[in-house]
Amino acid sequence: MADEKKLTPRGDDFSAWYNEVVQRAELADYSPVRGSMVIRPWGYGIWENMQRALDQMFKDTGHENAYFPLLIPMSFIEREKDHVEGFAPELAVVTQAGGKQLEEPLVIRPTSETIIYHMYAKWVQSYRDLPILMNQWANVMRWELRTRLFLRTAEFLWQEGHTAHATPEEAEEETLSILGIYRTFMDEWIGMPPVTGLKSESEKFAGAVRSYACEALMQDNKALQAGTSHFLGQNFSKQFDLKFQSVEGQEEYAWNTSWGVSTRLVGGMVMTHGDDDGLVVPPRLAPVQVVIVPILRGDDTQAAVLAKVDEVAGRLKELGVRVKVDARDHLSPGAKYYEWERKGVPYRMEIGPKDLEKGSVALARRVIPEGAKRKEFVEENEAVAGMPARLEAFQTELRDRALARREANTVRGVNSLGELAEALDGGAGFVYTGWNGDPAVEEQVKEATKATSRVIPGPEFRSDPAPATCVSGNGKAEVEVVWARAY
RNA sequence: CGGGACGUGGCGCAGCCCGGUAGCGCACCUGAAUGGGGUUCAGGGGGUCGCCGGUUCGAAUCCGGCCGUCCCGACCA
Repeated sequence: MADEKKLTPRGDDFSAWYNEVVQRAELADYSPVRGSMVIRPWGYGIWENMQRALDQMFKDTGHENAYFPLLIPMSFIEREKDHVEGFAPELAVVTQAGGKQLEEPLVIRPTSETIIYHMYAKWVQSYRDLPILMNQWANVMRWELRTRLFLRTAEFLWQEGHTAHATPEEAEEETLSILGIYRTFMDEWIGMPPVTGLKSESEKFAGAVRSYACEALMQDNKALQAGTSHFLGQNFSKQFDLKFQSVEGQEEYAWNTSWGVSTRLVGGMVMTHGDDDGLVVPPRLAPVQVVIVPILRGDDTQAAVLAKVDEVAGRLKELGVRVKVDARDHLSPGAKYYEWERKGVPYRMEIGPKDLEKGSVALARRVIPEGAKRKEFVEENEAVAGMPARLEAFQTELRDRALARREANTVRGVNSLGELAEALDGGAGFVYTGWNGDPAVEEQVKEATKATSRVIPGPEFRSDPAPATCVSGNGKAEVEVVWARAY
């Protein structure tokens, strides 16, 4: 890496900091195609760990994986009115194949509701065929005008769940259950505790009846929509003829949900935990949780040190710890320390000749606790046996730190547009106010502050007492709403 | 898609105003010594200067067009 020893300090220019961290941690790189990125092994490893955890959570709640095709007939997209209006501007379209003009253009999926509900319609006849609880891991493409690595790229990886139910109550329950899974996942795995709730009409998914979302607060106090779960009602089932015969023998349209999280979560992780030294990867997501750096002298201690390092690595692996030994000979130990710190590896262990004599190892955590030394020397067996607990403790600490930051940057009890603007200009993240429900107020707020409504908070997040008046000063509050400047 | 800036070995930049055939730092390769926070010395490889066209004896440099990147808006997981 060039001559820069320090990253652009966060705060001066968070965007520049973000780009630098993502590239210097070797998470991703730009591809030759405008707006799309190459996810490098380190970034993909993090995504894989996210996938694995989420996939298990979906399976534990009765979902199954399936795969639907990349190309969708244009006419499918056009069938649901709001859906086509929402996605038309960002569709990539295939008009030619096999050297011929296609009779009907095919779109590269921006999301798969249409093709999936088309297929569900063929599979469902009776209420006995319901519910269908499916998920797919796939890539989708939205021709975004302004892109950023992980946060908004033309092509991105995600999971999209699509379910069909016999009753609206059951579909609604599914929607909320998934929202809960997302929240738990973001909290416990990414250490990125979100605020969850309902999206306003203007912010909801194109084609949904109701959208729920997880909104996380980044270190620059901008909100990131990190996951969404939609109650689609019968909007799609009616357009795709997804019908079933009820217990009573009636023909009825099914009730659908769809929900997704994407590689954007990797970007969220970066912006939640990264610091001036680079990336910080929470232990549960880290492809490498402990890197061992042997201290190699040009003398006869080398073989013994390397043997010890391998032995310790083997014992850590037996405990389920993901370990990497960095025995590269052409780099000094210091150079390796900086490299692994940049990539966010949670723990580093150094083993050298002195440790062999003393039966100890040196341990350094990626984020050094307040007032602690940069390295601690720990008895070897304790260091090995205690590693899983150390990793869990670090995981929890990162999460607690993020939660504390979110709360410290949340402002409640705001009663006017002036106060809202003041709070946001003063560096606030989430601002809670009352709202009369009128979309015109969202316009007003955006005009005045650049902030948008993020969610109408769920019960866990509401203020007590609830706000009485709308932030516009115009009428009483129908609901409470969370405002923020957003990605 | 509108406004602004920029495009020169892998990365960061100088050279451009005033045209003469490309340079610096880091990274990379070889060797030796070094090795507990970015090691040192010596030697070495790598660039049709974003692309296309124009002006000129001659273009990284001047002119036109296109493409791309970044920042600010509008749009979005």
